[in-house]
Amino acid sequence: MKKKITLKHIARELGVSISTVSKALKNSEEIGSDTKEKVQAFAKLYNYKPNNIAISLKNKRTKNIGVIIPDIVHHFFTTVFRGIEKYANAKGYNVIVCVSDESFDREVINMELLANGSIDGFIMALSAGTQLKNDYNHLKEVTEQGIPLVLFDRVTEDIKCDKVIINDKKGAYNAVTKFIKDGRKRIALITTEDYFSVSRERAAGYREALSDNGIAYNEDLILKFPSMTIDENVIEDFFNREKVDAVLSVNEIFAIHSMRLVQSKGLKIPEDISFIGFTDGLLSKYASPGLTAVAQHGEHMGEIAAEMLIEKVESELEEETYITRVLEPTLIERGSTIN
Amino acid sequence: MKKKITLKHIARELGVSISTVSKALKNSEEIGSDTKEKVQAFAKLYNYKPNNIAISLKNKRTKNIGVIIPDIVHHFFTTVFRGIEKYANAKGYNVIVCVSDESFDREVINMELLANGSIDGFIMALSAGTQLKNDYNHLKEVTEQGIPLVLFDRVTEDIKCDKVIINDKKGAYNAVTKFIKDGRKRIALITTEDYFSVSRERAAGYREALSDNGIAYNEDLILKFPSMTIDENVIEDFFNREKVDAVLSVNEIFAIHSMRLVQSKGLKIPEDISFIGFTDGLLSKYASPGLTAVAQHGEHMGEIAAEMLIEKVESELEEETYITRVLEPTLIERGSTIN
DNA sequence: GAAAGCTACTAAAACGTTTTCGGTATTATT
DNA sequence: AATAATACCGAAAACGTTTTAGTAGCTTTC
Repeated sequence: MKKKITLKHIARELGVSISTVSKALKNSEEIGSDTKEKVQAFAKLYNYKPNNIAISLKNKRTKNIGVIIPDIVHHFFTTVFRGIEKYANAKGYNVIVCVSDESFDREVINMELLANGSIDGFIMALSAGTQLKNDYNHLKEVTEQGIPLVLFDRVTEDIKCDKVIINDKKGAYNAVTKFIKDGRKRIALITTEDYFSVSRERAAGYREALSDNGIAYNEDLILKFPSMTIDENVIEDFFNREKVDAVLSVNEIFAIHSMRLVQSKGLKIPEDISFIGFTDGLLSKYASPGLTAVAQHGEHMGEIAAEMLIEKVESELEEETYITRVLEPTLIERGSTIN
Repeated sequence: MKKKITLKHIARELGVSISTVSKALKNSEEIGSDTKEKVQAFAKLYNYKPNNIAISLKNKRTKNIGVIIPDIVHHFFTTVFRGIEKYANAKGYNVIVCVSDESFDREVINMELLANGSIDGFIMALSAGTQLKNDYNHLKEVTEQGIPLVLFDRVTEDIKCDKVIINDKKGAYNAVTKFIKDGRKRIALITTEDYFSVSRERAAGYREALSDNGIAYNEDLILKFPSMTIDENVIEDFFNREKVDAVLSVNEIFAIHSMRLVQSKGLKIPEDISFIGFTDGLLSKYASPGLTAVAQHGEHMGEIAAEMLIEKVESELEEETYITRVLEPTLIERGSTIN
């Protein structure tokens, strides 16, 4: 087993000082050309690579960024992550991922763990637990220490930091408007409880589109699930009870379940009932018929988040200006809607 | 902005030495109880947390593990990752993820970057590019430096290290056996080129099951795609050309595409043609009909990989014994097969 | 009353870098 | 020949810890 070689080894072996070796490897003008050659040749021969940890300690910069997301087995988050990773890697940064599993406690623990020198900045989406608890002290502590933070998708007004979100309200508005143009009257909304910032925004867009088109808001057409997991019976009851000709769902899973259910009841999609779902993921693409979807452009969102973070990390001056980038959603039309 | 406090700050503030502070915080017997109380109170007040980087440098242990996977927007890899992250986190380790994007070069670059002190060990699945090139020198270098390595799913015989895979051959064997029991005669295999270790194994299981049941192997029933992306026309040609009553696919995407195609040609699933796909992901679950799938138990695989790695990382002695854990696949029956 | 034994602390090295500040030859300038 | 300039190199500090090896001052012991 050949252990990693250090500057000290090279110095001892070549009979020079550590500083000489360090400078020689950086091609410093201070070092004579023959010494430089000798050192560089030796270093190449033994495949010397500087120790990242030592450099991090010296520079107080790790070149790591911490990403905390609620779930990794989730198409949208992985696309965001891909964007982050791609941009960060191109800039020479590594990405440490922690999964909060939608839990407040795990979010706090992971943040505190990483905040003690392991990373130069955070990119994160709030866990369900955190949004429910409405407690953001762990974020506040981190920002007060001067560690840059970028929130994406699931954000909060309570923390001053850079943010990147999509215009969820507009996404819902556009979807509902499309339904109405297609002549739909009884448009349902399948969503989660309101503590998710995104669900609130989408519900607002839904209401506004109805109102702008002179359709009365009808509480009976709103189906709320308390969490991400769904109860088949609740869906069935809902569709047995309410006559619905269009459905906007805040995620794919709810939409797909509903589509299968109404199909099993003999309804035709999109003739009898149309569907649009948020998050243009695999399921939307491969459902039959394909699910018209509000694309959230996760990868782009990730790139922007990484760009904003690295910008802050590398800027010397600590400005107190924070911006929120709002990305425009796109409606991807498929077979679940008319045309 | 309150900067992180260090031992030195505490020492200076309290008029004691750094070593005293360090020991006091560890409740060492060497330190008088009044001094300990004083130090601990001060540390708690200012929320002192030791700097991870400094500890890493001292201990030559980072408590980070590096995970390199070909793709992150991929259900199977994310389930494995979830298993890794869960186990590692419980053991106090963080996970640094790099995505090779199926490229040999990026796999090499990422490994070299992380190998210089950033991590205590690697968990990885080989990229397509690496398997195609059949060049594993980057892995060899890492293991020769004594950095533990665990390969999962996409492995190679050429590297001596711990591995965890599922019994792909058996998974295919079981699937084909089920087809045959259901009376299927013309069983197709949709796969990728042979340089993927998993594809080879699955093809072997396919052949063996046919042979064990007295069905001749027919090259015409094998459809090979050069990469993960598919060409609709090729699929269409294939099903126009060959009369097929069952299809085993090495992944979900190929299976779903094929199912939609044969459905559009008016065939009934599973009456006219049955489907089984590898990797029991979201698509299998939500396809209509549901796709019978060979479950690969990704999360469990990830946990085992992390367990094996951390075991090696924390063991003092450097044994040269490497084991390969082989997980048993499970057939998840859904509507795409009879019963 | 000197040796031994405690108690409670500190100095310093070590991990592997980078960088500042000097220092010593050697060469150039007057 | 004395001084200045230059080329080349090394010592040491610093990043924040942990740990070994002391050490000072006190009490105990016979």
